Amino acid sequence: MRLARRDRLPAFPQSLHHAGHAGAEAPASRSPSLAEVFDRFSKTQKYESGQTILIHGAPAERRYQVVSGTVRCCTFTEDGHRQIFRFVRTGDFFGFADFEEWHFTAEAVDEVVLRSIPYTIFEREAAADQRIAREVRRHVSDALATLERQLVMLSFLRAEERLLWFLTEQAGTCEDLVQLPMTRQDIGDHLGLSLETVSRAFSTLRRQGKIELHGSVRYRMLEPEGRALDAA
Amino acid sequence: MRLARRDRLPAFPQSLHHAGHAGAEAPASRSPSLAEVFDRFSKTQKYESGQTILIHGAPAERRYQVVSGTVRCCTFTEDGHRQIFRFVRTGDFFGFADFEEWHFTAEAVDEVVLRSIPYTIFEREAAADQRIAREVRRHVSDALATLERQLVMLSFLRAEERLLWFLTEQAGTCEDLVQLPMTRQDIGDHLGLSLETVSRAFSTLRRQGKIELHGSVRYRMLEPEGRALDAA
DNA sequence: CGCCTGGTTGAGCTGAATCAAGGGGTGTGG
DNA sequence: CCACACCCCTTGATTCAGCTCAACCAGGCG
Repeated sequence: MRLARRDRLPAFPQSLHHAGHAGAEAPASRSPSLAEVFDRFSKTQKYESGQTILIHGAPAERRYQVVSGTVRCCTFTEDGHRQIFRFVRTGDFFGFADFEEWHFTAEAVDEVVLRSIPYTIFEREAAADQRIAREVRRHVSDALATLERQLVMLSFLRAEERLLWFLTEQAGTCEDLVQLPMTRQDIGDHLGLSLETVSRAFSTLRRQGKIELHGSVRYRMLEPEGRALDAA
Repeated sequence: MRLARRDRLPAFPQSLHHAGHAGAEAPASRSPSLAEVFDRFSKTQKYESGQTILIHGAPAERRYQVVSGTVRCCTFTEDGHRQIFRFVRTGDFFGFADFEEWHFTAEAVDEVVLRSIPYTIFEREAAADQRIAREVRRHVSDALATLERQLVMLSFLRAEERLLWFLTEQAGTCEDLVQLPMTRQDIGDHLGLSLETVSRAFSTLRRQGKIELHGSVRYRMLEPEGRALDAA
């Protein structure tokens, strides 16, 4: 069975691709109240590439928003493997689902600026304004749905399909040139593939005309249906 | 590479295996307030084996607790594949994380009795009693953590390890004879394996003396360290 | 009794991991 | 300014775990 090869990619109600993604791209319009709370109470902090932001098991005392850069949320297995659950990008929030301890580790992929607030303030604001509580709940619910999509992806997609799924999610709907801040190893640890397989999948997709590669970090999605992107 | 590369802390807090599992085995002691709300307001309903309880995309209007039997929570891909996220067992709750629509389908594995309450009542009770709100949040947080563990399992474990992980989780800590209500296909769809591989893994584990099989539905975990189970 | 569903087992195939070698860009030291 | 080193990426060869296909078996039921 495995997969009947459709170009379409499987699953989920409205395709596998980005369904919610919380207050991602446009926090100002998507989650006004949440962003407002950050505007008023947050403290800003900067991290160098590779630096640890928060660590699995430590008390979960703050909530975060990415101002710029990319964060990876991951865990490490006993034998040194790493699973990256999510890349958090500019505008995205993280750390809202955790209860008493962090159940993941967050690290800076490139140079990252974050703003954060103590969860106690959040509790207070959420109790005062029902909209904020709803916003948070929706955010957590989206995180769950995203994780479920990733799980389905790991179960049913093969290497090139996984990469295509990832690249599509990174690019969103637009067909602009996208820059990847993370390494092949990072992508592999996200998609459940070895770095070599990721590299091979990049080459295959390029050869198949599904993506356009500029060096190893910049790419553009190409429409599968001859329907071009620029030339009339 | 791949492994090694990390001098820092290993792995999951207490290994991969069961960490939270929400208000599972002992709802009375584990989540008194949550169970209380069910005691007071719930409606009980019965489902035959294979019957659909709730369907992906429908409005999420109720919250559920399993009184008896086993429920599978899953999604279906376009090409007919099924991913089972979770088997919900007696005493467990489900349906708390979803926002406006169900983002999964729930079906009865065997004969199932459920009790459920409208989410509006829950909202009201949670607003009135902070303990209930906390209970729900912890529950959702646990669901997220469980999903993350499953994801890691899918990424790194091989067939027999996956099955062992599953059987251990089903059995809990005790070494009693456990009965499996679900088919090999169900287990495969949960672990990301074909039913044949699941069957083979059962045989292998039995041959390795890690489990004891009675027919195809009953089993007992055996301690790996000669430390026997019954005989003094 | 035969059918049907679910489980087991075997044979062969294949996709991705692993092992291994080589390439390009950037930073550093001679 | 060039040389070397290091990191990341690419590509090739080989191996192997699990999927697929297929046959067979056991129990339940009409």
